[in-house]
Amino acid sequence: MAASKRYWLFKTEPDTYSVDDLARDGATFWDGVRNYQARNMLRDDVAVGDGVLLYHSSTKPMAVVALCEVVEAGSPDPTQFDAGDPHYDAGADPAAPRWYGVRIALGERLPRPVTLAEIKAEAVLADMTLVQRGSRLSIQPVTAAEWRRIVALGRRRA
DNA sequence: GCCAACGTTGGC
DNA sequence: GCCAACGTTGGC
Repeated sequence: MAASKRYWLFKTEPDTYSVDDLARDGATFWDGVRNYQARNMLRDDVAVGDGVLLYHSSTKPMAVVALCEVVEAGSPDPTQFDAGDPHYDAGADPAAPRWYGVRIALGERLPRPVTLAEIKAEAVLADMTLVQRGSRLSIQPVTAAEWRRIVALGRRRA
């Protein structure tokens, strides 16, 4: 029996990779994550069919901008072995890769981006990792209820 | 641009 | 194994 669908939030700085880039690409391998906690989720927990909230950080406005879907589960991130890549890791061993990524496809852009300020104002969303003090994780689990609320907010008429 | 919070590194 | 120093993240 298949595990039930799970939900995630992926952070990205739009200057580096934005929803526009994803719209252009259709799907992309989510590489460059260099944090062990996030790595573990990408390698072990994120599964095909899971939902991903795409979040733009360090920009104005900071917001969840799109819904995505995982189309390929965790596999070694090739950039760790590429000396020319900014995410190159000299200590990574091809026989035992250190960093992983997944492939995601754009599902839908939210008609109305759900801003960080809006998320903070929602009691239902108060437990999201995103709004915890000092939280810097770029890959975060999201509950089904949180997902539903974000989707509802993002589709609501202005 | 600032700086608090965090994760990692390295000396001991 | 501790912990200070450092580099990075990311909201403000």
